[in-house]
This record gives sequence, C-alpha cells and structure tokens, in this order.
Amino acid sequence: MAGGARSASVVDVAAEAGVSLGTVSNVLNRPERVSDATRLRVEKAMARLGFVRNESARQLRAGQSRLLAYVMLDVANPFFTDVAQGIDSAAAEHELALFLCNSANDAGREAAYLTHLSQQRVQGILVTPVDPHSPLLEEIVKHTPVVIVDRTRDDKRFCSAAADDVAGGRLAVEHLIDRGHTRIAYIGGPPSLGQVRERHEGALLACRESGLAEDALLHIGTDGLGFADGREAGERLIGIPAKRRPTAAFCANDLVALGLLQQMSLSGRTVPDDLAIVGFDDIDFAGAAAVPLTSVRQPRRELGRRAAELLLDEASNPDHEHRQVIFTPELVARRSTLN
Amino acid sequence: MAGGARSASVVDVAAEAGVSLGTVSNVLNRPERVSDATRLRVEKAMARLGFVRNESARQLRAGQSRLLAYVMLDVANPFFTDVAQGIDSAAAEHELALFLCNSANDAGREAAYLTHLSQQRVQGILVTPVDPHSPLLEEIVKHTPVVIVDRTRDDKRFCSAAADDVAGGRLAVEHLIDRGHTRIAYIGGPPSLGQVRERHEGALLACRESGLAEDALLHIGTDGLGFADGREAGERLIGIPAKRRPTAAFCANDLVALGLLQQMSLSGRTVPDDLAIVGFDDIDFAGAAAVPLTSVRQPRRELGRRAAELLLDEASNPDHEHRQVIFTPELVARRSTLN
DNA sequence: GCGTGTCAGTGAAACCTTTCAATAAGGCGG
DNA sequence: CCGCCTTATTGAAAGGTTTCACTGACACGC
Repeated sequence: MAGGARSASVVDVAAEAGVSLGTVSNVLNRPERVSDATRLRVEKAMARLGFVRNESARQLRAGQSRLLAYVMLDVANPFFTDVAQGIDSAAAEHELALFLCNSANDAGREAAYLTHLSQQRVQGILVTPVDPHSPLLEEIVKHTPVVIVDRTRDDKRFCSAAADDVAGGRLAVEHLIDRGHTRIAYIGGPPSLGQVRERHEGALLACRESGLAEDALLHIGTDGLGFADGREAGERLIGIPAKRRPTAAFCANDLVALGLLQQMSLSGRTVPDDLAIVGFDDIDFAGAAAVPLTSVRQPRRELGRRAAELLLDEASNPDHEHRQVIFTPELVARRSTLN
Repeated sequence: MAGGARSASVVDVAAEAGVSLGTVSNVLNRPERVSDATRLRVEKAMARLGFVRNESARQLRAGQSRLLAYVMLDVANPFFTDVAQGIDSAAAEHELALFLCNSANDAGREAAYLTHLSQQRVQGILVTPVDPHSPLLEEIVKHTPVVIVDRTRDDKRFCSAAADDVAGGRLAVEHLIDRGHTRIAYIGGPPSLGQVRERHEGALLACRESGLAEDALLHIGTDGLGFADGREAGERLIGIPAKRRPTAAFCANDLVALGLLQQMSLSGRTVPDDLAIVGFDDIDFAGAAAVPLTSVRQPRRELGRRAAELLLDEASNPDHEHRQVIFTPELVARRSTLN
C-alpha cells in the first residue's frame, strides 16, 4: 500500500546517496560507467527509499514503449486465445511485452481500448475488430501500426492476417451435401460480424453449386457466438416440425457447435443420426467433445504469429508495404458428421 | 504509419490555433470553461495536426492511471479467462480498463510483467502467481495494490480470493470412494504449483479418512495442466498392468481430465466403466465433453469479481485491511463417474 | 463613473527520466 | 612540472501534459 509520502524519484535517490541525479541515471542505464563504490552507494539508497522507476517519465523521454497489444473479440473463445499465443511467441522473440484487451464484441469498449493504446504510444496494435471498417481504425493507423487479425478490408490501408471464411463455409457445407444432406441449418450471429456473414456466404455458395433449392439452407440467427447461443439454437431447431427440420447444421464457430451438440444430447437426440454438426475453428475442445466435432480448421497460432510479424515489419521497416495474408482453411471430419 | 515529423503536442496545437497552451488543455479537460468559438478553433487545429494526447505525459503529471491488470497463469485455460471476465465486470463498473497478461506459468515472464506494471503506476495488479511467496510480490505490494487470485498466503500481507483446494480435492476423492473405487490415480503437475499440491493433499485426506491403504492413491505427475498433458497421462495409465491399474482418476484440472478422457476413447476404453474421471474447475466444456465430466466447481466469475473488489478497496480506502476470501467448491456429478 | 464580480484566456511550474556537453580529478609521458 | 588523456561525475535541457494563480475585459449595480 502506498505510504503517505510521494514515491521516491531519481532526485531523492541522488540526495540520499550524495551524488548527482545524472549518476543515478547512469547506475540505471549504463552501470559500467560508474565506479563500483558509487554504484553500490546508489543501489543502497534506492533500496532504502524503495525507489521504483517511473515508466511514464521514461516513455515520455523515449517517445515509445516496448509494448504490443492485442484487442480481441472474446477472451472466452479459445480460438482467440490460441491466436494470442501465436502473437505472444512472435512478440517474445523480439523482447516485446504483450497486453491483451477484451472488447467482448462491444464497439464502445473496443474504441476505448484502441484510443488508450494509441495514446500510450505502444509499438503496435493487433485487433480483431467488431467492424473492420470503423473510422477510428483509419484514424489510429495514421500514427500507430495496426494489423487486423481474422478479418480483412477491401482497401489496402492495413496489413491483415485472416483465413478465408467464404472458402471455409463452402468446405463445411460441401461436406454436408456430400454426406447426403439436403436440408441444412446455418447457425450464427450477430450478422454484424463479418465472420458470420462470410461463412454464411460460403455456405450459400456450396448449396448453389450443388444445385440445391434456394431454401435448402435455413439461417438460424443467434445473439452471439458462445456456448449458450448454441444451446438456445438447439432448442429452436428441435421446435421445427420433423419433416421440415434440417438434418444437418453448420455453426459459425465451435462454441456454438458444442452448445448445440450438448442441447441435442440433453433432449435425447443423437449426433450425427438425428443431426449432423459442423463447427468452425477446430479448437482443441472440438476433438474432445461428446461426439468429436467435424470442424473447419484455421491455423490459429500461425495466424497470430504472422499477424505479429506483419506488425513488427510495419513498426520497424521504413519500406513497409501493407499485405493481406490469407490462410486457406481445411476440413477436419470427425464423428459428428460421419455415420 | 508515423510520418517523418514529430507528432504534434499541445504546444503545436496552441500555435496553430493561435491560443495559449493552457487553453488547449482546457479544451481537453474542462471544455465548459472555453468559449464555443475558441473551442471550435482548437478542435479544428487538433484535427489538422492529427494531435494525439500523450498518455505518458498525462500520467507523469497525474501520478497514476485508470488501469488494472491481471497477470494470469495460462490464457489457454478457460478457468482463467472466466476469472478474467469476473474481474472485468467489476473493473468496468468503476470505469477502469483491464489489461490481461499471460505469464504462461513462467516465473521470468511473470516477473517482467509485474515489474513493468508497477513501474507503469497501474492502479492495481491482480495476479495468479507461479509462486505466491515470491519476494518480488512483497516488494511490489509496498507501493502498488496487489491481490492474489486463486492462491493464498499464510501471512496476511496480501488480499486474496481463492477456492479451498484442499476441500475440493477431498470432495472429488470422497465421491470416487463413495462410488466404490479403491485404486485411484491423482493426475497433475508440476508440483511447484500450489493448486496441484493442495488438491493432492485433499485427495490424500479423503483416502485416509475412509481408511484406504496408503498406496490407494497413485500420483501420476505431468509437466503442465494442459490438454496434451492429460492425453499423455492417459497413455501411461493404460500402460499399467490391469490388476494394479486405478479404476478412477482425479485430475488436477478439467483440461487434463478432458485430455485423459480423449485418450481413453482413442484407445477404445469406456468412461466411466474402464475408468471414472473427476476434473477440477468445472469449465463450460466439462459439461459438453465426450462423456460429461464430473468436476469440482469453483465460482470462477465470482472469484474474479471479489478479487477485483478487494483490489479496488485497497486502492481507494485508506483504512483498508487485507482479507482472504475463500470460496467453498462444490462437486458436480456427471456421467464420467456415474455408471 | 467607480468598485465588484464573472468569464475567457494565459503562462510558468511541476511531474520524472534520460541524454549530453562540460567539468573535475587523477595518471602518465616527456 | 606541464600538457594531455582517461575516467567518473555533474547539471541543465528536453520531453508533453495539467494545474493554478493571475491578467484583462466586460457588464452590472449604485
């Protein structure tokens, strides 16, 4: 707990040790230039006074920090924490610290974090934005390197690393159609999320190419992409009369898929016999689920790592050019679609 | 990307707008004291120059920030992200931003984060430490409020919020003994983690109280508490001759339990018939697992929220007294132990 | 017409660190 | 004994913001 007194500064330490403040700074930053005797004296003074370097003052002088930040859409989604680990490993190699910020899918929170980070002069910001076209991002990228993760923009004003969501959605639904399904549900929301829209688009594409009827794909909207949303969607699905009810579901992510799966079990249905399920992301838990989950795999750690590398290039290379790295997703078939 | 020019400061804005720097500061901090005309002029100058407030300079002046940080042991473990959400909700109510830092169970990384945060004069630090008795923590708490999460210390120099791990371990193993098991594995590691040790202790207690033989509890050590560690432990378990092989396993957390569960399926065993499994934490995925997992539930969000409240009290209340909040865990029985 | 009060705007000081040119002290060769 | 070199130390300046006591200007009431 902070005592009453103002915390000690280099000046206080200098006084205590009977040296000039320049010497104290030298002890801190270039100890080899200070004689052993004085260094010791200064160090003791620091200990006595409980001196703690003031990072704000340092940064003010230095102009910037050795800090990266990742503003993520949902900490509770293992997909994003895996991406964060990829970023982290790249950051650690460059001796940069990484701060994680959870926007929780809220544009206001995201904006607050982005503003704070840019004012803090971090080296760079990675972000999975609620809306990649937000004007705030354009504003910030003028002075702070920003890389968009798990999204892209049509213009080329940002670097980004993402998987091809349309291709992923297509893979998922092609797989279901291959397995003979002709009434398929697409489960996800909110539609404001690009991920939700594009995976849907891919799903539609697959239907069209296979010559399925327009209404073969039933869109069941959800409020979010969490566990609970999947369960709720399950209830609604069960409510549909059997002859019109889809025999397969493609979920916008694995959390929703796992929630759906759980709801199916709870209400005594069997997966994949009563309902085949495909998820998206292939998080670790997908393979460990009640019925191991077929899912569209994204290279999560790699995605984070590449994004961080783009950021570091943007931060340090004067000839930097914006690049969009697109990863191709891949279907991992498991029991939830194989009967 | 930063242009060649030094970024604009209040002085530059003042010059551009033809006012004094004090007025610019007033526009920023007390706009009501500035006439509409000048305010507009200043705001336009800011826009023209792309002025971005320098947070370091602000903090230097102010002495501290509206920032909290949580240094977590493992971002990839949903238990900790749930705790983080609890912290977040309390922080948001007080209009504080929360930064998440992942120590990844590495004392060096943890130390680097803690040092940086204290030097940054954050309002407070929450931490699930690798070692709650680290001297660095004692050092830091002298000037920055620190609350220990998911651990406690014997002395009362810190606030902390945690669940009773010994009680939890005991619950888990009592349950297994009730179900008739007499050869039980305890799976977890590394022993440097207090969580691992105390849950083990609780397990031993349960055995002793039920009059089981000394060697009824077989400790299978793991390198960490992840998915992969659980799978690996599964392989080792299977390698044990059938007559000596445990018929039940208590895992130090759910990730390990889920890994173990998966390994059992992969090698054609049935849970709970071949092996009953109890996990710890009751993360959301536990209920959705291949075989829904019996687990020891901790109130994860509540734990985070209480910890944050303790921190905020410590940061703002001069009469603050350190408190140790202990939550009592509760067993949630599911199919992985019920046959 | 004068004192008083209000309002808008001013500018110096403080926050703490780092850097760098300058100084002091000491040793050495000539 | 002097000048020169090295090494240790110094102190002022800079970095950007906020605060606060202060100045002008203006309106109002008497």
